[in-house]
Amino acid sequence: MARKAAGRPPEETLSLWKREQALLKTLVVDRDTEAWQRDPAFSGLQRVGGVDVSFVKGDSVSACASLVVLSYPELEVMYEDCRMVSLTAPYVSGFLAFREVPFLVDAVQQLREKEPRLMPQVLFVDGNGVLHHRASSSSAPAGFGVACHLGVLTDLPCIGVAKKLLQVDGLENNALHKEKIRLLKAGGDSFPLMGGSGTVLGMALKSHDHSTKPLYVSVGHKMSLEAAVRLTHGCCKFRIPEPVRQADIRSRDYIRRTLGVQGAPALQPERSKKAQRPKACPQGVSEEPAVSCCVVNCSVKSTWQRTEPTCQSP
DNA sequence: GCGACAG
DNA sequence: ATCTTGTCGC
Repeated sequence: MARKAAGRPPEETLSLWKREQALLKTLVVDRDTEAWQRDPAFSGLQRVGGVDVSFVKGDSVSACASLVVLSYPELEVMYEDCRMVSLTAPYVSGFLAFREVPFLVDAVQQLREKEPRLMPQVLFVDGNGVLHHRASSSSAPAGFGVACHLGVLTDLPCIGVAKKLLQVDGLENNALHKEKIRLLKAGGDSFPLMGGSGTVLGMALKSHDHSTKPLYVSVGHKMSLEAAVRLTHGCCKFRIPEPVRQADIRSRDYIRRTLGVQGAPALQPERSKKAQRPKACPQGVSEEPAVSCCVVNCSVKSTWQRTEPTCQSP
């Protein structure tokens, strides 16, 4: 059952991935493109989405990809899609998108076909946007993280939200940085993250009054940094923006339910869960083995996926 | 050998 | 990412 971790990809693959990032980076739009983004109260914004991928514990291949859509400003779940997937690419810092994004694009595509009226107007992504490694061969001022990648491939406005600072382009989680964090007073307070080139790559945001660790917000696609930070704050009931938090909770829950049948003994006392309310959504179950393989939506198919047919479990 | 390291 | 229950506090 538990499949072993994939090793580090060969340099050739990393080269292709870098080229792909450089190519798609030219398509990123880092300003507001929708009317609601410029409205002080985000009038016109009704649906915010969140995506996440959770893993089966002793297994680096089996995971659950989830997409949720919440109403705004109520932040109540109106759509949930969880699906077990088999990840083929390993996690390599700087190339997170190549591991997770194909399945997230897939989820968005499913929604587009089956419930287009529920399509979110913006997507919160677990990870960075332009706050990312800069391709050394490119003169572009910013990088291309998973939030940009998903934004370009889906053409949806995206916001990158990372829980830790990615130390790139001169950014360091050093004493000075920690002091700036300490000076953030109330929820909504933030300070810019300036890269070595003088470009603001993102913002450290205190997401609510009693949060110690900030969020690292950066532009993914089709939105300004200012609007991204403001909306992120507006979607935080807790430290993590509700769309991403719900996607995380539900994908982990889905894994527990899926594995609970044969994995855990019959002993399963009721735990005091409070955040489990609405659940009237398609979960893509009933008929399929709930496992999709080798879905690639990139213009460049990775060498990794072609040379490592991991689509079959013994 | 040491430090870095989104998820 | 994942390993983990109860407990202290508002």
